[in-house]
Amino acid sequence: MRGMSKKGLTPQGEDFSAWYNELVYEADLVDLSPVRGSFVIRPYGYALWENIQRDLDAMFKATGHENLYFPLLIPMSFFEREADHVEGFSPELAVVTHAGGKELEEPLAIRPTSETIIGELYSKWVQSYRDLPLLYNQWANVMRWELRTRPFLRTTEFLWQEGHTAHATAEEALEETRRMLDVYATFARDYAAIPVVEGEKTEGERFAGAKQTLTIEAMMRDRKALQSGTSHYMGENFSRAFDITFNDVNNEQAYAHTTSWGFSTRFIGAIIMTHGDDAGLILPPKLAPHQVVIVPISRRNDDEATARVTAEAQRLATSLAEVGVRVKVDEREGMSPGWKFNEWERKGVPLRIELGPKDLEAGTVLLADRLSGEKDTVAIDQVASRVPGLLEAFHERLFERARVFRDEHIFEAETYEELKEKVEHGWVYATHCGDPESEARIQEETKATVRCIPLEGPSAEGTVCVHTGKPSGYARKVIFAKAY
RNA sequence: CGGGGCGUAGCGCAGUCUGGUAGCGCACCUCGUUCGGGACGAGGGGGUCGGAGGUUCGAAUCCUCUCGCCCCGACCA
Repeated sequence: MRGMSKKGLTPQGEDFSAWYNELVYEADLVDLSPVRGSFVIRPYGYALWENIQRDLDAMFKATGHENLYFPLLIPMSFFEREADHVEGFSPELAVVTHAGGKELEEPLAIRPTSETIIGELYSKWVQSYRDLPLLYNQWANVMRWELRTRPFLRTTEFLWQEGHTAHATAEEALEETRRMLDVYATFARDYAAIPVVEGEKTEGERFAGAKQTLTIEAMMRDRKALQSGTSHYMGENFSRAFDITFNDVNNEQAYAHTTSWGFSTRFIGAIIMTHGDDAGLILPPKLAPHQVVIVPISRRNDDEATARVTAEAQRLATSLAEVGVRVKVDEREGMSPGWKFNEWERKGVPLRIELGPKDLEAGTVLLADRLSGEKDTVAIDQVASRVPGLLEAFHERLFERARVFRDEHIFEAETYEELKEKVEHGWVYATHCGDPESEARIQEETKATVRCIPLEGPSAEGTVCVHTGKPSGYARKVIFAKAY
C-alpha cells in the first residue's frame, strides 16, 4: 500500500479513503506508533498543528479567555456524578488501576475530556457573582478508547483545546457557546479556507451531559461531513453535579451555567480532505509550515553557476522572510529538481519558486502555483513584494473552490425517496420531526445522519417530516449527510 | 466481539502448494556522470523468515500451539 516505490497516490476518485491513508504517511504528517490506534505526529504535521494553535489561541485571548492546565488523571468517581456524562464516556475510558507497584484504592481515568475535574475546582473558585464569569481554556491531550481509528480523524489519543467557562446566567452562557462556535467558524474560513455550516446537534448527537451542542460541519471532497469543532451549553447539569454555586446580587444562592468548547487535531483531517487533490496536500497559506519553497537548480559541470544559484536562492529567501513569508530553500543534494517538485506538491506548499542558471541570466524566477498548477515568470526583484499578495489571493481562491464545491453538493429533498437518492451525492436539506427513533431508522436505511439543524438555511415552515409525515421538530430543515 | 486477510531487509513484496546455498523492487552507503517535472552506471551494507514446540539428514516451506498487525461491521471530537 504505502511506500515510496510507487510514484503516485491512489486517485481520490478511485478510493478516497485509500488516498487519505496513503497521503498522511507520504506527506510525512504521521507515522504509526507501537500502540494500536495512536499515531505519532511528525514534525511537518506538528508544525501545522502549532500554526493552528497559535492563531486559535490568539482568538481565544481576544475574546477574554486565559489558559490554564488541569491534570491528566481524573478519579473514576467523578464521572458518575453526572448521569448522561458517565453513560456517554464510560465505554471509552482508559483507566489506571495500578501505580507505584500497587493497586490504587480508587482507579484513575485518563481524561477523555475535563468537565468533571474542572467542575470540581470551579466549585471551589466560585463563591460570588463577582467571581464570574470564569473564562478558561486548556491545550491538552485526551484519550478515548476508540475501536476503529484513523490518523487525525479518530485516534485513541488526540490533541485539542477545551474551553470551560462558568457564568451567572443562562443567557450569558448561551452567548458564550455561540461566540466560541463563531470563533471556530471564523478560524476555519479565515485561516484554513474551509467553509463550514454552523448548526445545532439533535438530541441524539448531543455531547454527553450538554443541554445544547453547537457544531461546525465541513464538507470533505468525498462529500461526507466532518464535525470540525463543537461548543456546548451545559445549563446547570455540571454545576449541580459538582456544586458550582454562588451568591448572586440579592445574596441568594444560585447554580452557575457552564459551557465547554473543543477543537482538535481532527481539524488537520479536515484540511487534508477539504483541499487535497490527487497530487497530495494543498495547504492553506496561513497555516502551511512552508508558504514558499525555493528549489535551486544546478548545472552540470559548472560549480560556479551552481554557487551563484545557491547564493541567489538564499538572498531571495531572506528577502521573503523579511516580509513575513515562511520560506524554505530546498538545498538537498542528490535529488533531481523534478523529484523535489513532486515532493513539495505532495506536501501541499502553496507556492514554489524554481531558480536556475537561465533565470539568473534573465533576472527572473519561475513561480509555480500548487492550486492552479500554473507557472509564471516573475522578476527576481519583484518576488518579495508580490508573494504576500499572491498568498492572500491563494487563500481566497482555495476558499472559493471549497465553497463552490460544497454548494454544488448540497441538495434539498421533499420526500424520503428523494432524500435516499440525493444523500448518495452530498448533503441534503430536509424537514425532520425530531423523533430520535425516526432518526435512527433513517441512519440504518441510508447510512446518513442529521449533521445539524443549521443556524441559517431553508425554513421548515409549512412542510412535514420526510420520514414520518409529522410536523417539523425544528424551525429549519435539517442537514442529512454521511459523516466521518 | 463477529467476518476476511497478512506476518520473510527500513518500506512494498516473491519464494511456502511440491522441504535442499533466502531473493526482487524501492530506500540506504561510496565513487563518478548528472540536475528546468519522480536521473544513470559501477560497487557495497543490511535477515535469529512474528514466537515456541514437533517431524526430518535437512524447515521460510510440513504439523501443533501461540503472539501480533491490517481491513470490513457494532461506538465516536
